[in-house]
Amino acid sequence: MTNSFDDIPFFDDDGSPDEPAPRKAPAPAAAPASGGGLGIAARAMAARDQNRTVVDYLSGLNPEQREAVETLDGPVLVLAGAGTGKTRVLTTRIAHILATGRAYPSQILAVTFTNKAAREMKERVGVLVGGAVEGMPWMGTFHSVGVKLLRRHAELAGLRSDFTILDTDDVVRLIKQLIQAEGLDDKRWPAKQFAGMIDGWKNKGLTPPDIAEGDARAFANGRGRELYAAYQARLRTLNACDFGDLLLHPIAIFRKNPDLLKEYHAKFRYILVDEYQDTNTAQYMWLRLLAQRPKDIPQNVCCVGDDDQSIYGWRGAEVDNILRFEKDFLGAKVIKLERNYRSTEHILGAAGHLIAHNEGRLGKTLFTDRVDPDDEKVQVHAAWDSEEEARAVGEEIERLQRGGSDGRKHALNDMAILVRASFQMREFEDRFVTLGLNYRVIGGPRFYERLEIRDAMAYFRLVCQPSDDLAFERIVNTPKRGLGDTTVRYLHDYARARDIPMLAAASDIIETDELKPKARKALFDVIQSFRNWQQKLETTSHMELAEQILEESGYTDMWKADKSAEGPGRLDNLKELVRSMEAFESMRGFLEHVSLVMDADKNENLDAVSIMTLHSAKGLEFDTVFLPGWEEGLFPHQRALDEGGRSGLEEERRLAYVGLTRAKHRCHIWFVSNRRIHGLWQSTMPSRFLDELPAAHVDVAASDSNYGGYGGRGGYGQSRFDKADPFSNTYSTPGWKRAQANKTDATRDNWGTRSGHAVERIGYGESGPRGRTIEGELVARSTSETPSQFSVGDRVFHIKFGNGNIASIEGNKLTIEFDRAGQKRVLDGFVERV
DNA sequence: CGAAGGTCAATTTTT
DNA sequence: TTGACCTTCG
Repeated sequence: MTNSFDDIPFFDDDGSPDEPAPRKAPAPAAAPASGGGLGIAARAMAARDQNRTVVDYLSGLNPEQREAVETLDGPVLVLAGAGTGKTRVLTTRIAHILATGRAYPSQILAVTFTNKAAREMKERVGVLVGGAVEGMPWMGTFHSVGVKLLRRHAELAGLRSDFTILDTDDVVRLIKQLIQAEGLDDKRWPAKQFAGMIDGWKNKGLTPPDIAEGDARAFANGRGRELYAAYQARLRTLNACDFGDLLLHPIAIFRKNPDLLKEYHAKFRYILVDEYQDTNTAQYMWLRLLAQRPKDIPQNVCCVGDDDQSIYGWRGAEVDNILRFEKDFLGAKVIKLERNYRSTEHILGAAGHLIAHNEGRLGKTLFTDRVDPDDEKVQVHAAWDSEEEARAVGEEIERLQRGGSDGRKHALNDMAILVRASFQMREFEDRFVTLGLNYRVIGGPRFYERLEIRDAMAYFRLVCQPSDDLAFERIVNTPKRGLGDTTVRYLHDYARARDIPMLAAASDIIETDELKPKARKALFDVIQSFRNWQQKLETTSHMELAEQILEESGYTDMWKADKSAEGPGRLDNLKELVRSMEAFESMRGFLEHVSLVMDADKNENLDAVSIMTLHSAKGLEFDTVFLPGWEEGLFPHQRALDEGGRSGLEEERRLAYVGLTRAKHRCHIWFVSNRRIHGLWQSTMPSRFLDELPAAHVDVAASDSNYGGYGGRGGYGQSRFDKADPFSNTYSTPGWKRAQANKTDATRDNWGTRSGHAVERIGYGESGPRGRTIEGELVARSTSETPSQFSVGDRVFHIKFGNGNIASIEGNKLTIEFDRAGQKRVLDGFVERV
């Protein structure tokens, strides 16, 4: 550990933006490149002190990385391919800035997208510079930095600095109210959809007057713009912000207050941006305001990213931002990191060849020095259907676990299954449950999004922030207090009419006889409780108070009385919530944290296979990666193709690239010939991406099953992965029999553990993966075709289910009573008369 | 208020 | 086919 960083001056940054004047000259000869007009003795001493450090943190960097770290003056774009040491460059660069005394910790603005990335950066900088990282208040996500700016200058945006941050759920409920208030049908105009539109506009940096006429008219009978404006007005009265505002308000503030912006120009001596290819327009505008400076202030901005890993276009990310960097920041130095430290030559070769099919790239080719004849090529496997796919993947995992071809036993933690869409996960989960194989799903319900956590948080919010009407409405009748819709609506209208918060309105109303005695009493009790808690805010510790609130409100009792299976888990979660407050000084501090940071921790002690989407795999790496579902329509996804056209396809291809480059040593790709889509079995074609892989680095694995192969549908889209074996009988194979046998006991267990077999869920969404599938072109096509050539009672053969009789016909969909498989619904194209 | 039944839609997800 | 969400009835 180095000591040299202990001397870095530390300035508390919570005051005004005024900083001690930055040091005019860089500190003595720290970086080999930068001299300085200092005395020889001073230089020598500094060099002596610094050398140790320099060696410590610069050694081990390759020349490009080192250049990216040491080029401190002027704009720098680091194009960092997958596994090229991007984070290392970023963190070392920060360390270097500090070590050379170019800036105080508080003068470095370092932004990331996710909290996870921010946390990781903090940790790693911490390792390099020790405690100095504590003085880096401007290291965080775009949003957390946005909050910080906005809390300081809230009044310039018409807010108080104690504004609340609403999450998606709150936003939707609020919009729903607005839609109803406008007298619109909230079914015809779903609040969720409008929330999505607003989000999209905000991603583009558009305020109500800015949105295109067409967009403005597309919702709410042409009143989209008014609705958006009404929403913003409502946020202001609520003293609240949504996520988009955390960027848009600062942008507006900077534009309106050039002097203030100038202070920040002077303040942030160095700006660093991670994952630049993921920035959306609003973030881009925000960044440009801060980073593009008048000539007299240096533009020390460093963006790190990889255009080949831009997979969030659908969410507003503009790859263009990274492609345009050199134009935005004239004189920018572009440094490419192409030396890969993660993967084998085969994996890199496969990934590189694939991604080369994209146009409009900045163009990087990853390479590695490691050449090991034992490294296996990327394996492509065919399976008959998704069940078979899951079975085979499970077998391969068990094989590796027992000891792979190299005889080494592999940990489940080193393996991951990366799917295109979350519905694919289910098949693997089912299979692993029957095998008793531990797995963890990344992307399950997030802690903070759970019902009970949101309820509890609403109580805390309302205590801290009595004008939080959304919180009020959420919990006023939770647990049930006999304050139903009628009462709440009345309170709402009363509050709106007088422009006061609902809690205050409630206080007024209980003084009157407007409510029925029962409701009045109930409301009175609620208000008394809140008054009580608010007083205790100053006197009681926040954890103690939190417990009291949950007890006295009857909220914990509500779950104790709940006899469903979920009750105990929810109580545990509530305990966990209170426990997690320990790390914070106050309830307010805690609320701030939760509104922005929402991760669940994964249990590192558990050895388990990870199952996640390709999107959530970005930034991770695994020894062995399984990539199932490489079929046309699923991957590339039909919808991406329909909606995104050429660029949609390219984004899908980047997703494939991300998937491949997650693998360190082994990568297994799968495709199936039949997949169940909306309950119907459909024949599928191998993904075009398979054809884009280079033969030199890929093995088409002799399928471990006899019946892997593509039952093609005519001459269209022939691929070298097509196999002329579409009609092999599957019923006699052991795999089929086992799959059938397993069907009965492979029940699904969303939450967890069954018979000594651990399952973990980490991530988003209240209810796990939804059963989504592709709206296949094939379905659409055959639907509009001529009526079925079959009639009820016909004896038919189906490739998967065997013989059966047609029970009923709906267009091209047949319901067939199969002899062995029972009743199934299938498309008529897949059966033939016998 | 809670259970039951009908309807609609069905990539990817962070803050 | 599954599931989420909403309306309706007891």
